[in-house]
Amino acid sequence: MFNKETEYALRGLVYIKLQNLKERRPGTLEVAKEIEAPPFFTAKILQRLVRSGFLRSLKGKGGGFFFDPGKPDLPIINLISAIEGDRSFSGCSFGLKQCDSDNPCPLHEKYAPIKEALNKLITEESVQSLAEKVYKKEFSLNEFLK
Amino acid sequence: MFNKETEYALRGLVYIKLQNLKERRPGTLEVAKEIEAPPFFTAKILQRLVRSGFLRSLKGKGGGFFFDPGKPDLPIINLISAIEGDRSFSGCSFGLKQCDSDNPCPLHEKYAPIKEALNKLITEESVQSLAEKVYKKEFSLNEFLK
DNA sequence: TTATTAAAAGACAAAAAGGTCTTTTGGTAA
DNA sequence: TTACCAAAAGACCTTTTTGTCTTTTAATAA
Repeated sequence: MFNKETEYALRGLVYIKLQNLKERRPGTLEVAKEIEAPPFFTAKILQRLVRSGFLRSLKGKGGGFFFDPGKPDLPIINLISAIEGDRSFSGCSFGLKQCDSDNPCPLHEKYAPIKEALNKLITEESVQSLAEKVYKKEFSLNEFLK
Repeated sequence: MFNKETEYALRGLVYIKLQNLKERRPGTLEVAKEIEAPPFFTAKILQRLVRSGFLRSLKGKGGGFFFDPGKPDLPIINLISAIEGDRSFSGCSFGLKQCDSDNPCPLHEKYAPIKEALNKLITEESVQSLAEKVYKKEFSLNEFLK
């Protein structure tokens, strides 16, 4: 579905938001461990997210990552396109540059509604909405915790 | 959606089947040109498909690629898993190894039906069914032809 | 049986994705 | 103001994906 970087970013951000809800600011090692991602790679990804403005951080003792409380929710479609570019769910499954109802590839008819559902999903869900679900113990972030 | 190799394989096979319907056996250069894929890469991919048993070929004058008329249709799910492995649409969008209705990731509820639709699509459609659609001029294989 | 044609095989290489590690910078607290 | 802590920066590396090219093998037709 997503590439590794997007996947770690998504899990990482949801974990950070979840901890923020508990008044905590986790650091790279904690995040990496909890989302089961490579520590150095996780650090690099979180750095990029800070630079992109999706996330904030504090250095030094008691430092860590957190979301700016003043900012609106972050729909995961924005995260995905920041990391993977816009190509994600906009393209033709057959690889045609021009594929629409006027000039459809042979998969278009059946794939179009699926693509639409996918786009709806990633537009409606945000890092915050996902974190809320985990917070309410309805959903899980890793293999072990529920 | 798919990686490049799968994409070229899919377009290439549909093109070959389409030509077979017209009593023709295209070669690598023709296939590559028509599906707008890199010629050498296309050749290598077609070779692999022959070795996998999905396709047949003849060397020499009048040679080219063709489907064994005695063989059943090739569902594209088989093609995809032969090239990309089984991971394709079976996995969790969040990347959890264990993600199901008992232990769902926060995207599971909304993603599960989409995944199911995707699997239905690639199970029901075959190289042959797609070629038929193009043959009937209902659908297009490249940017130019209709 | 030779020339020609076209696929098969496999080495090679560029680019992208995924990942590691060291050094530097900027905070915090004693 | 020193010691320490944790993120920032960026060099470096590995693997996978994508792609190129040359040589060999097999089939056909004249």
